[in-house]
Amino acid sequence: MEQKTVVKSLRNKEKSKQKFLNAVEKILHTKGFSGLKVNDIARTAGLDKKLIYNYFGGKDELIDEYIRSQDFWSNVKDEPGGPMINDGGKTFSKEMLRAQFDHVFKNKELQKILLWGLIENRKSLKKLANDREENGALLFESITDPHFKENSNRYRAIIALLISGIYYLDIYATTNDCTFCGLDLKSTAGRSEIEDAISFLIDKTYE
Amino acid sequence: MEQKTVVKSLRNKEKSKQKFLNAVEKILHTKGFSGLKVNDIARTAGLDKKLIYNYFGGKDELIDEYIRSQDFWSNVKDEPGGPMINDGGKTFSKEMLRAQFDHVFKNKELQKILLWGLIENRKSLKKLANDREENGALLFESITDPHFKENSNRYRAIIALLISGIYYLDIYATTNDCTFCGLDLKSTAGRSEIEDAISFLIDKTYE
DNA sequence: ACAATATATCACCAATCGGTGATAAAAATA
DNA sequence: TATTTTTATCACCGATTGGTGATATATTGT
Repeated sequence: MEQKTVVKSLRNKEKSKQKFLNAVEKILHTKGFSGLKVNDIARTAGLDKKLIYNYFGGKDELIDEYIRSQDFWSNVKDEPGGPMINDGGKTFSKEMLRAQFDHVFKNKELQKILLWGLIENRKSLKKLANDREENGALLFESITDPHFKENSNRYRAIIALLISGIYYLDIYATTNDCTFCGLDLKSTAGRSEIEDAISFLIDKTYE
Repeated sequence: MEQKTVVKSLRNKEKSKQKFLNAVEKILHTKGFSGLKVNDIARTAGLDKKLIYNYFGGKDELIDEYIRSQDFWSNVKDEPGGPMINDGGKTFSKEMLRAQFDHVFKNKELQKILLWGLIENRKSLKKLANDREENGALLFESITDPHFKENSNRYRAIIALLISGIYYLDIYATTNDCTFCGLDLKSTAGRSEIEDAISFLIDKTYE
């Protein structure tokens, strides 16, 4: 009647820690970061809040560990996949921006994290921003800077505008249901309009 | 020894209401909207919190009235001023975007309000968004739509990307001190890089 | 001077916040 | 089986939250 090896003990520290991390994600998704209260997290995890202090040290450390546990950019990083075309990063940039526009729209937790980075100055959020920066630096320094030479900063500014525009529009579309510049950012029509504009602007930049 | 007409009574309802509205602004500026607690607002105003309920009906109504009392876009609206050049709105667009980039950067309360609109779905915040939409519709329908004709939606999408990018970058620059795409958005050099990029993209769009 | 009214304060409420010491219960070790 | 250690719960704390009824004080009208 008894299981042998697969049996997991009812009291398991690692499993409980994971429950707390899952609770953070769930609350972040449903209520946003302002809803991340110790009592709520514990209730959502189905465990006593004391364990948060025992296992993580406190609420802040738990949240930090959650953020660290998420590799929000991994899905975007290895998206291009295809062979690197020697066009100064034009194809790569377009595909990267399109992937971001899609990825951020679908990933509501990432939206909350991005928003969080605009409000608080949490250390673990800095790490995410640095990830993005370092990842971008790779693209800039190795591909686009050599291509645009003295205009390399111009290109960086354009990408900065497009990336941040993508962030804002995706978040805006999630929390608001009204239009932006007359475009419905939730409809496929509105979204492909944005995608076309991105593609258009990159094309023009490389002219 | 006594003043005659100019003397303001110590107890003045309108003056007290204004004190609360000022307190909301002050807290919004220093702590952001998460710091807008009734107790803090009353303490900042130097009055009893009961008056918030007597005069406004509650915290939410007070905040709504604050938002309504601010015409956040007035400074941007009548900025262009100059004679309307018949270039399909090219000059107008460039100047409008430049003005927004500058205005939002300087107006920290507006930044908090914009952020707020990405988090909550408050009715009074909708009004601000609608203001922006209606104001934009004026530009689109009367100037750029006739100019771009079948590509009018493309133009709207481009403006949407640039406007929202401007919002995001300005807010990002205020709360974070690290770079974005390698650009220091607080320095005049970094900011003029963005401005040049905006101007460049608009030019290319009108080609 | 007196009464009526508008303005503002005070004391208090229940609910919730983050946080902790004592203790129970399960699991591992002997 | 008995003991020790790990895991989890419980009861409680002080501080803060939003909100209100009773009361005091200032202003106005007679």
